[in-house]
Parts: sequence; structure tokens; C-alpha cells
Amino acid sequence: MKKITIKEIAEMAGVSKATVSRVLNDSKYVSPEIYSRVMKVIEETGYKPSFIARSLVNKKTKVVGLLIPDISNPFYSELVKGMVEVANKYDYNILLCNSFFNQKKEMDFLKLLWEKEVEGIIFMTHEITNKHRKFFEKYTRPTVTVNRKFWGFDIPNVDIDNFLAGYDATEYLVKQNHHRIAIVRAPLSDETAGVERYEGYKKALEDYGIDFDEKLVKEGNFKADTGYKAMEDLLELDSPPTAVFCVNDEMACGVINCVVEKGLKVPEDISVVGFDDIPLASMFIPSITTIRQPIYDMGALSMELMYKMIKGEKVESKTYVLPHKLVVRQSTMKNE
Amino acid sequence: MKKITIKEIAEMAGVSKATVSRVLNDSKYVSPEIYSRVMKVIEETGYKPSFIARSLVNKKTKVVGLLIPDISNPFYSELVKGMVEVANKYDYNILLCNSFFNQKKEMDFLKLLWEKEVEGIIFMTHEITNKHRKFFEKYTRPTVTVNRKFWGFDIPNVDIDNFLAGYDATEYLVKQNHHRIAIVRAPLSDETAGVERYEGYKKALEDYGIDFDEKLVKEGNFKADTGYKAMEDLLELDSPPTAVFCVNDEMACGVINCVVEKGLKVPEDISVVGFDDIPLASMFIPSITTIRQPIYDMGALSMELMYKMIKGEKVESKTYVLPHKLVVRQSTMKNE
DNA sequence: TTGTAGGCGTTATCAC
DNA sequence: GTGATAACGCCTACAA
Repeated sequence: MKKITIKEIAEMAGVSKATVSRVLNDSKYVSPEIYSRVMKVIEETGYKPSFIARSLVNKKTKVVGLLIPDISNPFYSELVKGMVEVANKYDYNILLCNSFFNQKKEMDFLKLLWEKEVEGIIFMTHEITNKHRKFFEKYTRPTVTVNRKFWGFDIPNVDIDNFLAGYDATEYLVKQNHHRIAIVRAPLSDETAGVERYEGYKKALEDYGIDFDEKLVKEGNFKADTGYKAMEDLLELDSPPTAVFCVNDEMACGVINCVVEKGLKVPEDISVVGFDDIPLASMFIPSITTIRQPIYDMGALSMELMYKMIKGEKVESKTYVLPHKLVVRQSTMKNE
Repeated sequence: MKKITIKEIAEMAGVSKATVSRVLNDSKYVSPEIYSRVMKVIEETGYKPSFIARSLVNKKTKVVGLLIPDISNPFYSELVKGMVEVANKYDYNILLCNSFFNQKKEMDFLKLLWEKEVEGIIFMTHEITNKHRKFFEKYTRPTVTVNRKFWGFDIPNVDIDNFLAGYDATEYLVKQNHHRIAIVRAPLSDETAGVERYEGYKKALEDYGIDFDEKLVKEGNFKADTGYKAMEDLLELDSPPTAVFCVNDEMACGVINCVVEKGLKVPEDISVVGFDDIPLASMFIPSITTIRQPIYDMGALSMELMYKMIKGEKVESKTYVLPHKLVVRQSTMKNE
């Protein structure tokens, strides 16, 4: 079953291809009679113009490329949801690339997105490397990052104030009378969850005159089991913490699981604060006190920025900071 | 910065476009000297052939369309992960369409995917309607469904045996000595989670001589709060259930939350079984006994089938049944 | 208002 | 082996 083309429609309607094209594109210069005659044929045949051919002419694929590390991670999937909703609003589609945290794949995908001539790229990576820099020196189409500032490049970024968020979480625990507060952070290669939130944590301790203790700093990779492992270590300390701040909710789950399995209680024995406020956080027992990131909104905003850039509007290449919020639930309480 | 084309490369290398094209496509009919001369120019200029133009001539977009209800739902996002991994293996990309459970959007997306000339469509919908049927009567490119048999059409489907899974979950509870077993199922418009698993539940009761009690049947929409609500109702019964089977894990969470908030315990007072085995199920406290669906594998298989069909290989248009498995955890125990 | 013709960047089919 | 040249399906001056 050969695909119907504009030529056939033209012949069937007894007009030229140009006229059919005009009808298709709602040009004003077509008489009502011809318009309806052509429309009739189009509907009868179920003709659908080829996006490919169109793209070739007008350079608009109506597709934006999305590069993320892991679609099955609830943080990213919520982000993507915000993006697709906005993209749809503007009749854009998303070409999904999942890097699985693999740098080589990331670079391959970037090249691919370029070749496929997406109109722009929204990308998220664990760490920005020189390869990325090299790529984006040549790639001049609209680009937006989320959660990762691309220093030295003309690329807008959508994020929260991670330093302040880390500060807020810690300050809250301090005010709950906790003095030994541990942190489970990401690797330092992660600028936001490894460095900035961590710095906020340290600054809060400092501001409230609490000595920083390196033994209370653990590193995880965002997965629950690394939170669990971190907590195991912390509990073996001579003087274990009374509160733990985790830079994401899944690790907080792991921490709580560990505490409970050791026969202790959350929050009675140990308070736990998470980060992100993924759906899990409120469903968990105990529900988890956490820093809410407006994840959906971040996704939506990044796509709005992308669209503006595609339209040719100027957007500042700064970090667009969205508000975070401490959500107090059952996993924390005042320290006696 | 104008994009470089094959024509420029040809001129710079002092050959014809045809030759450049041959180099690009690894045709054997090019002399080594010319080959390297052309390659040099390509590398120096960073030239990337246009996928669009290519697609126009050879009809291969190397893209498959994916239509799902909600990317932020952990079940779907895991499924998608399986798909992208396989798609990547074959150098295919995924155009992501999120219908938000909206039928009109679904149909719009299907049309769009057709226009964008994706090489195939994998689609998931809550309910297959006549509009879908009408569409797929005309759409002849490869199509695969997941979790939804498209009766009467030549379309393969990937799924588990939902009837048996419902049976297994119920039978397990019966063997744990439970006699009043409630079910929180999906709406009956949902053939798998609303009907088949429910039928399995009923059959198990029947086989073990337990009277079916309509009061113990509740309906939810897969969200935790509907599970919570269902449990509230169940607890108000004169003779409440001692066990609850939920057709997904999130509703099971809601059920457990309700039980706990009413001052009862899981599993001591009430056993709860979920379905899917999303990551949450094992992290939850208590960890949730559930029916594991091989979600990732289902995604992977559906894309493998898609690829075969694209290649022109014949694939049976049957339901490809993957194995499910009861995973016993802490949310269930023997009834005294 | 409508038609003609050229072009978008490739690949494929011929000759040479 | 290599080079013209005609598609691929559509849009858009330019003419009429």
C-alpha cells in the first residue's frame, strides 16, 4: 500500500500541487470552492502530509532531543512529564535518549541528536566534562540544562538553590535540637547533590556553632542500598548521629530501613530528612520529611525556555532558580 | 552558520556528491585514496549527513513512536527503560508521547506519529476503543501493544498471564489461612487489571470453597489514595477482611497506610499483597509481598518484536506471555 | 487566485 | 571506480 502524496491529491482534486500545499498550510489565497474541494479529497483519502519532506524544506522537525541518565528514576521521569506536557502544548515532540549514566553513550546520543536535526537539546548529565564542552562549542542550536550549570557557555540552566536547600534542611535539624547531624551526599563530581547541598550543610553547622565532623559524612549514589550501607557505618560510630540528612529520598529510605532493622526507631531514635519529595516520600511509613523540589515545574520551565529559544526569542543564559520548600513529615522530631 | 552539505564536501574533496555518498555508506566501490581524501574533509569540517534528507529517499526514519499514558508512573518508566535499551542496540530512537490517559490526545498522537513517519508504534492505552480500531485498520506499519490484547487485529501483544497472577496471589493468601480476602481492583474497563486479575481472584476463591463476597470488592485507579480510601471502607464492614489483594503496589501502599493510621498492624492484623513489584515494594516498611511482573523484560521484548517487524520478519500476532512470580515479603503472614 | 518550476540534502540508477 | 542526474514529497518564489 503505497503512501499517498500531495501529487495524487492534486490530480484527484484537479488542481496543482501548490494549491494543495496552500490548503494544507491555511494560506489565505485560496478560493472557498477550491479549498473545500481539496479538503474533501484529503479527508476521503486520509492523506497525511509527510513531515520528513516538510522538514527538509523548512528546517523544522518539531522535535526536541532529550538526554537524561535514567528514565526509570522517579526524579527524571517526573521531570520528563513536565517537559512533554509543555512540548505538546507547542506541538513539539520529544526524542528520548537514555544514557544510563554512560559517558560514551551520552556523546553518541548528542551526535545523533545533531544529525537527526532536532531543533534543540535539553540535557542532563551527572558531570559536565571537556567532551561536552567540545561538543557544545560547535553545536549552536538551542540548548538547556537542568540541574547542572554549564559555566562559560551561553546555555540557560534550570535548578533550585541547592546550597540554600542543604542549609535549610540542616538548619531545621539543628533547630530541632540535633547536634550530631550526619549527611549522606552524592560524589563530589556531582556539583549540586555532591557539592552545593553539602556546602549548605556545612555552612549551617558553622552558623550554629556546631563542629563539623568528617565521620558524619557519607557518600552514596542515589540508590536506597547506598543509604542503607551509609547508615550501617554511622551506627557503628562511638557517637552515632541523632539525625541524618540525605540528598535524595531513595537514600533516605535506605537509611530508615537500616535504622528500623537494627531495632531502632525513626524518628524517636534518629531523625531522617530526604530531598526531592518524590511520591514515595509521602507514602512511606514513616512519611519522610524532605526538601521538595518543584520537579514537574522544572521540567516545564526548561521546555518553555527551549521553546522561546527555538522561536528566536532571547533568553538569558543564567540559572533559573525555582523555589524549594522544606516539607515536615513524620521522619523527624525534636531531639531530647 | 550555515549547515555544511554533501555538496560542499564533494567540492572540497574534488569529487562528486555520489562518491561522498558512497564513502558515507561504506560502499565497496571506492578507491582507498579517494576514500581517505573524502574522510579527511569530513572530519575536518565536522560534517554530519542529514537524517532528514536520508529519510526522504530511503523511507527509514530510525524512529519508533511510543504512546504511553503516564511516564511518571514507575511501571511505565521501567517499561520504557527496557524499550530504549533495546532500541539503542539497533540504532533506533524513541519518540515519546504521553497521553495523560486522555483519549483525544491518544488519537492525536497516533495521527502525529503516522505523519512523522515513525517506522512503528508501540502503544499502551487504558482501554481499546473503536477509534483505535478505526485507526489501526488504516495504519499498516508495525505495531506492538503491551498489556492490552488487540482482538481481531494482526498486532502482537506482550503481557503476563494476568488471570493466573490474580489466582496465584489469592491462592497464596488462602493457603495462609485467610478466608476473608478483599480485592482492590481497577475499573472493569481495564481488561487486565480490572477484569483478568479479578477473575483469577474469584476462581481461586471458588476452587478453595470460599464464598465470594461482593462487599470485599473495591475499585481504585492505581493511585495510593484510592487504595487508602478503599481500605477505609473495608474497615467499616461488620466483618472486615484479614487480607487484601491490590492489583498494583501503589494502591497496596495506600492500603497499608490506612491500616497503620487506624492503629492496626500489617501483617499482624491484616495481610496485604500488591502487584508489579516496583522498586517501592521492596523499600517499603513493611516490605510488600507482591506479584512481580518482569517489567523491564516486557519493555525489551516489545521492542525486539518491533525491530523484527521492521526488518520484515514475520512475528506471530499473539500474546507473548512472560512469567510472573509471587514475591513473599513482610506484608503478609499466616492468619491465626 | 492559481500554476510552474526550482530547491531542500540525500541516495540510487544509469552511463562512462 | 566515478560522475551526472533523477527521484524522494513538499514548499515557495515567481509568473500568469
